[in-house]
Amino acid sequence: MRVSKQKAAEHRDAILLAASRLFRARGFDKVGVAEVTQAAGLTHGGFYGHFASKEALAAEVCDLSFGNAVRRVQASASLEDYIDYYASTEHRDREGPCPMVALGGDVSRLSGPVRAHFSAGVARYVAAIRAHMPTDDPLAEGRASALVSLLVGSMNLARAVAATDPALSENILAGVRQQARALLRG
Amino acid sequence: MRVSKQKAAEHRDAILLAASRLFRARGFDKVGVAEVTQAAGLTHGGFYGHFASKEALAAEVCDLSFGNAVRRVQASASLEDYIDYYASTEHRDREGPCPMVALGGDVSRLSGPVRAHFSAGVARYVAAIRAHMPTDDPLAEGRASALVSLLVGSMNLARAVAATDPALSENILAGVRQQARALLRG
DNA sequence: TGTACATCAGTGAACGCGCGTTCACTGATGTAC
DNA sequence: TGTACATCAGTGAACGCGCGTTCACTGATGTAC
Repeated sequence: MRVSKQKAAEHRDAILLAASRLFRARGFDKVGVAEVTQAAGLTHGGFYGHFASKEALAAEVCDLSFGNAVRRVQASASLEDYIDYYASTEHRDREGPCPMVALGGDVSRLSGPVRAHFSAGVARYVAAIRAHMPTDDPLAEGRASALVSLLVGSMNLARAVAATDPALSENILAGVRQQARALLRG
Repeated sequence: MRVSKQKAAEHRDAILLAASRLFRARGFDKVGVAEVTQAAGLTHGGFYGHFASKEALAAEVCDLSFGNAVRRVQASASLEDYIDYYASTEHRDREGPCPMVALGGDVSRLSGPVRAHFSAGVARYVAAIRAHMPTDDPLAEGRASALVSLLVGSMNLARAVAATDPALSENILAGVRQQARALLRG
């Protein structure tokens, strides 16, 4: 059943969007092509008309979700605001968190192209954080990447322990909100 | 071919050790039971005489590798020393890094028991870091968990981008070494 | 101490399942006249 | 504008592969006498 070019483009977008949500929720390996296409309202056979492989899809998911993450950084009034948004229980309990938390572990085991897209995303993200800092601070570069490390690491740990040790999970987030501010004041 | 009780216990240890190395190097999902037992010099059929399931093995791997990580923290002369050891390119390029970096992403998608062992490991690790801090600092708790988040997050990112953006990877580690010290001085 | 036998650690083939990918086919779309 | 046909987006069955787990079997161990 052939479909209009516009419909086909919409289907491609739907697959990409579903993949972004599912990959970030459950990880690249735990979500199959069939599940992604089904979530987009299609069957799996047509997938390869839109993407060369599952990895090619993963690479585009990196671009898409880092784009969203960077936009959110840019839209924040201040880094303090962003820290409060990021290191919150709401963000922790969201199904599809930021790509660095959701995909960071998987990505170092994926092929070169996916890693390249992921790396580019991290660079853009760190730069967006950096843009919120005073331009005359010689340590701003280090502060920016350290802040990103701090946020990503805390979210990783807070999520890993949330189900079995909620108190520890809260402490981790609270510690980060406090120390992230200290890191900014330097 | 039955084997003496002592030999059997040695085989169990060998499987656990091989699993700890392989799981941390390539992730829980990417290493099969057959590969683990083969690395221990056995065949896969006998595995279930030693462990109830692959997940049960993962739980024991958590205990083992967190035990090693905690011992390393305790053996450090100071937190500064430990930071330099941890946020180094040598540690980044090691095949099997610390369990929080290697397994943190996988663990939040595994079953309850594994997560429980992982959580307990994180708690022990944070406590070991905390033990290096002055007892009269009311912020020490938050500092300790933030330092752990910072170390883990930076290693995650540094590893993910190392292959395709080595300069960014170095910057991340350098930023962390610098800011981790600032976090200690508070 | 020596012998006969039950136990059981380890082997390797097999099962069942899910996954990424391929492919012959269908039928609506878009185009050439 | 209308018609005939080539194109091609999407379908669903199938393939090949790897994995976790099971199981009948083997033969050395450990024990009862």
